[in-house]
Amino acid sequence: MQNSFTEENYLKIIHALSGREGLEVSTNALAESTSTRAASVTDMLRKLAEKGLIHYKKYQGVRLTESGEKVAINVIRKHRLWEVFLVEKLGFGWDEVHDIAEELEHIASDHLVERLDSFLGHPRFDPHGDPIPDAKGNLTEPDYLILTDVAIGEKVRMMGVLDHAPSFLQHLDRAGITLGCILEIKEINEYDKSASVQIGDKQTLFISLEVSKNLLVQRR
Amino acid sequence: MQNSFTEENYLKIIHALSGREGLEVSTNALAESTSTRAASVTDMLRKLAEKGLIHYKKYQGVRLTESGEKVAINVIRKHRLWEVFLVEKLGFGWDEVHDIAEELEHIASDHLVERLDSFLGHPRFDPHGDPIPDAKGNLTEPDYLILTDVAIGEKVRMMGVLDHAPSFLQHLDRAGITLGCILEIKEINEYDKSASVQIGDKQTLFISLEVSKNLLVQRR
DNA sequence: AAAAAAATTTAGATTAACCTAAAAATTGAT
DNA sequence: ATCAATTTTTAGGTTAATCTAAATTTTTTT
Repeated sequence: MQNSFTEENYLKIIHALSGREGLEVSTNALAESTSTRAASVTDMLRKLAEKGLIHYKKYQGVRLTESGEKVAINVIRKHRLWEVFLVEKLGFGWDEVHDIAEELEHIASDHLVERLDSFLGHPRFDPHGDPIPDAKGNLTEPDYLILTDVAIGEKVRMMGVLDHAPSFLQHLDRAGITLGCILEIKEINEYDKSASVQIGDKQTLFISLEVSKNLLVQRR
Repeated sequence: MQNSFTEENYLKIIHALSGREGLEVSTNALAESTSTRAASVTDMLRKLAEKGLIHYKKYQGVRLTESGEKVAINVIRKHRLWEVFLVEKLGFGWDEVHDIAEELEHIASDHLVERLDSFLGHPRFDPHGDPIPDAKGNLTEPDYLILTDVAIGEKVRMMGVLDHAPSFLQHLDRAGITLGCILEIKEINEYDKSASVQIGDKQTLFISLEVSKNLLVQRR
């Protein structure tokens, strides 16, 4: 039988919360992420466990099984491909596509996903720099640095974001920080821990610690 | 509040069954079209009536209100635009797109629909020849002829189909009958009421009455 | 290691969308 | 115009996904 929209969302969120190490995810963390109550999560976990999609023992937290992982990664693949479509083909901003992709990611047809992937030219990354799993379900997270870990004087390339909130992405737009642009840390300001950063070959701006913590970059 | 997936489907089906004249639709007809039982339909009709989407009096059948009509036409607009996308951009056959579009038609964003419409170049018709309502909700059904109403010797242009079943569409593919092609009725065969029809400037084939009844054409 | 705090599960309800069976209303045939 | 057939509605249930409140288990603190 098919997985429901709701089941797919739980699997996707368990995947996100368990990280690359596949750590156990707690009931409360899931309740928070799904905007439901812990009791509702427990119900759903029993159901997902019965379907063989998660490993679950009472009070012990939860991990995806191989089959659950497969489902989760397929949902992520669809989400990210649709985001590329919305930005590259329909001209949406990177701050506008998340909610729409949350709906599109549950469209079922495999045939559709593969044709969409070809149409988009087999993109490797979505508009936020997140990697797109391939058709076989391989998802390799590139190991980017967080901007706070970059030393003064270093030049790095902007590769992605940790926070996907529209307000954060719009803030980056206003600062002229886009995927692929070069950032050079000029100094760290003692007063508020903000960084003075030169963006491309344009002006140098103060970047708050809050923002730096959410920027993924790569040395070059 | 928002209309559910299910509510949208009821409205779409009521629209289809009530025809251009906006005739009353019966509970049984809806049960048939939604693959549910009459009792379930009654429940849903009460709900839709409470939301002001349909005119409903017990035992009297049902009609869309203006607001229900608006919702129905928007769903139809989305369905048909997505079908154009699937055929024109992703390379699906016209026989493959219906079920996928049944899912895509419920994606909510108005912004998305308008951008999709632009991206596709504001198409007027979907891949089956059905007209696409405009952004304001205007839907004008062209008055095509059915092939059975065409006289011997006449040349007509193929403009659409009444049956959208994949098997029917595949049959047309095998016969070389595509949207826009020219058909000339050579004769009506007494034995089985089939028509001998020349397709474009290619060969003449027997077209069964069953098929002719489902072909929409236009004199030229 | 016992008590307090926090997290999780169980118990019992609710809502949307469906169901079957029975009752009521409408339609149609004589 | 009445009675039978058909259609529709009502009554009472079910399932998926949620909820609150209470009970239980685990974790943390002292």
